[in-house]
Amino acid sequence: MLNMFGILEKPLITITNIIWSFDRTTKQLQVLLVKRAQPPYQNSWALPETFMRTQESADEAALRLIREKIGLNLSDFYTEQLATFTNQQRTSNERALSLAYMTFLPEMPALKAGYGALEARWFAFSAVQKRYCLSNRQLTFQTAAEASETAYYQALKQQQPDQHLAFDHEWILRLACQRIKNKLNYQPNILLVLGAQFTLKEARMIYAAFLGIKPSEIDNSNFKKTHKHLFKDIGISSSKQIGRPAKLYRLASNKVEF
Amino acid sequence: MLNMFGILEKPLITITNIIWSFDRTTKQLQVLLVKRAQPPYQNSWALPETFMRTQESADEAALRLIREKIGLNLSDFYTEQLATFTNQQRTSNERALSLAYMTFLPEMPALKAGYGALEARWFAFSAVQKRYCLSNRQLTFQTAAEASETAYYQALKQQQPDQHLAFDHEWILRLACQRIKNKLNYQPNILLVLGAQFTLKEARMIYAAFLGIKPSEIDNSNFKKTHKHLFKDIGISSSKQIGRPAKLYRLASNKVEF
DNA sequence: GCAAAAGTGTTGTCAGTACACCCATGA
DNA sequence: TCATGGGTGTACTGACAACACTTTTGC
Repeated sequence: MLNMFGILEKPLITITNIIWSFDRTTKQLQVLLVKRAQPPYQNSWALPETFMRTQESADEAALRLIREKIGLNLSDFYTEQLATFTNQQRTSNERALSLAYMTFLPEMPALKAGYGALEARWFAFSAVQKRYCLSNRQLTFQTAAEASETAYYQALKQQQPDQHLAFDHEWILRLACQRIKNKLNYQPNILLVLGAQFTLKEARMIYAAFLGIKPSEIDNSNFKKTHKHLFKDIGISSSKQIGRPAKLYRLASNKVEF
Repeated sequence: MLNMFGILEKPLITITNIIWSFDRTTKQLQVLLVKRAQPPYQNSWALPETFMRTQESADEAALRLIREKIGLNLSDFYTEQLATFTNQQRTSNERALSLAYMTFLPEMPALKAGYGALEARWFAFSAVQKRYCLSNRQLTFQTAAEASETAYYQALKQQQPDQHLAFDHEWILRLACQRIKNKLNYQPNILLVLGAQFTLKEARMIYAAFLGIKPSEIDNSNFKKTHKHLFKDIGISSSKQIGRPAKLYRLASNKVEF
């Protein structure tokens, strides 16, 4: 149909999902990365991706991706749209759009590399200077440093493939982190990685990671006062470690006012 | 390529652009709607759309749409991404994604219906109850009433085509209005429709439209104090009407902190 | 001079911060 | 009992809303 000048040749549609979880032993946020089995960017680490199918919406594809990549089959996860990336320079070969989503898992499951991946690993999330950092043993990746889209895609061409994530994934991650940080004080969906219940200390650890400060720099008293409208007290106290046991909270169903 | 089960059959990619402007005579915000010349939804009013071409990014396509639909050829407009709509039920026939953008024109140009449109008109924007309303003479459309996506798309099937905008455009508009409203107090890009310079009264008129109140309900003194960091005073005063001439302002280049 | 519209100033309230203090637990 | 960590309370500060007052224009 009207393909004379390639005008209506359809690009590939990729679903890119940034999957977050929380490691309760090391107390660190985690992001899922996979090592690509096929070109382009074969053997590079990347955000998990899949192609969209015609019978499903992008949200459904993002959920399917989780099932396929990490074999996890919980009833439903919280997934939200991040943005859509369409710059021509984002892929070096065939044109491909990326519809990017974020998923917050309530636990940190063991991973097995699914179709299209040689490996799948959790990478620990941390802030370094004004950027964010994903690391697993000797592997380390950072969110893009450039502030402007054109500058980033310009720099992307000269990049060393093995030092960086595939495609424009460092740019996508940058936007994801910004978005989460901006929403911390009114819709902290990132706390869903803490599962059904969490202590204020755990919440402060996540806030601190995005703010680039130490958890101890967030005053517990003030934090509770300024965020109590976002959390629901579920009375029960856990124990297990030294010190007074903390109360447990869950995210208040934060219906955003329309 | 791997088209066995229609799995990789590629959907159409539509760029939908919500184009805003401001009528300085009636002092009302305007949204551009077109009357569709071709099926589906032939003769229905709709947001202007185009198909994405492989040589361009979605942002470029959104700009091309403006040139083609309204023959306007300013150097560059401010365009921002709204969201991407992928629900299967959003189109009744062939599957199509919509990448939705918003453009804020610094003036309100005369319109001529471009390719694919029988007519193109500016519709005045106003708030009615908890919804928003677009009207031009006897024609009136409203943003979707449903709060949940599934509820909306369920209701969409039973809709009278001639009472409503085409496709899920009333849903898209709803999200657009919400987004603009939420950003009023930290990144009021909507004020770009006021052009290079504006008075505080004009700004208050736009705020009032989204807040569903009268401009007089916004205290000028307080408005100036709480928003002065967003505006830059450009000293000059205009006159032309009764009362003390107002100072002129422009949007401060609001770099968002990263 | 008067009305209209814009700008300035003043006060009270409320939310956020800094910080001191109290409580519950494990070793 | 002490150290550790969580919870509570108080005083200071700064932002915002309500509202009174002043300035500049057209008629």
